[in-house]
Amino acid sequence: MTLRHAVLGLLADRTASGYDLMKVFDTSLANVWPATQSQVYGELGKLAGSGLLEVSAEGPRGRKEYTITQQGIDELRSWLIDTEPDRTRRSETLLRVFFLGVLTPVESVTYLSVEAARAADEHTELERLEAQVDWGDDDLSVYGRLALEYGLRLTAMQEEWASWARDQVAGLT
Amino acid sequence: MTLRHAVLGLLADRTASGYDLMKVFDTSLANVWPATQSQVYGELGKLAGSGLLEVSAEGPRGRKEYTITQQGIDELRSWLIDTEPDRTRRSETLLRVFFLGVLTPVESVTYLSVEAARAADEHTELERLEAQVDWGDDDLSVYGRLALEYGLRLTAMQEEWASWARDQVAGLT
DNA sequence: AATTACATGTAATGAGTTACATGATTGT
DNA sequence: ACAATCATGTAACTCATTACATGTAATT
Repeated sequence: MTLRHAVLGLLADRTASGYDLMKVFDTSLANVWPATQSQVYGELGKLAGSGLLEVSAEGPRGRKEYTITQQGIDELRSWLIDTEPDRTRRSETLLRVFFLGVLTPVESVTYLSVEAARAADEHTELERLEAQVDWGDDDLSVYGRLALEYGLRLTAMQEEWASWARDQVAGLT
Repeated sequence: MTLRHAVLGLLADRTASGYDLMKVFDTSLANVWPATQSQVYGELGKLAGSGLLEVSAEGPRGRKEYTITQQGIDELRSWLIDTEPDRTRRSETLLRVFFLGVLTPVESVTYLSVEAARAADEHTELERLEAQVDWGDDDLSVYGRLALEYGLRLTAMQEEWASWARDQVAGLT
């Protein structure tokens, strides 16, 4: 039930088409709540069908612009205030750490080195993004920056942890 | 395709039944790769059917003990060495941050305070776990500790970030 | 004229959750 | 006798991914 609220949240900020929303899912939300085109178009149809959105304009090439209704805003607020986020996490990267015993020490050290490098790369990429984006003072910019800061802290932590873990494993030999 | 390898990884350490594996999925792996009973039993059946596992003993109450085969070990090693982990992340907690603009500043501050407290609680819980568990020197203990350290660093980071973000939002008024 | 960007949709498959269904063994 | 634990399995449903299918409008 989260994609549903992601769509409502984006349309609470501004009216948009499925095509417009996909650009946001592929950029700002790519590391937070990825979604595919088929998911988004399907969800827009369902939300419009149940009155949380309405088609406020139709443009060239079959374009449909969706606007959130009062019912949609109520649903979004109630989701934010009355429900707890699902905090289930899956990390394939970390799962693999459990099984490093089946590899040789050299192979394990390589695995952790690659993870450290990947975290460092991602961190650099986020710094680049932060410098490059033209941050406005609209809601999505203000709160999007808080989310970006989370990404910066996360990738920094991951790099430090992976380097530490690599040294731990290297020390076992 | 990851649950499959989680099962193989656990059975590479020791022979076990589905029931035994569920205890691990509900404890050590609960925050890394959660799985339900119906998933695990299903996967064991498929893996035995394709020769990566075999039923090495049958016990009371229909208990079946599974042992990994050489083919299973090969598959596990090839997964670890030749394939990249899927790093797709979804965070409902962070998604909500994007939409805090629809709440009042007070409501947003509350949301971030709750997140900070939750991260602090989880951190404390992990510290308790670290002290309590009888860490052996088997592979799963050694590498499980590295994963636990990741959890400690993650929850510490989350608490700091949420407190920082709360202060940022409080400063907007 | 050709390419790129715009724009929406369906179908098949796989992964994960929840609920149901059933029963045997052990310990008190 | 009762309760707790052990033990496996199926069915229905939802969510997410990948691939397919189709066509229009704007730019170079």
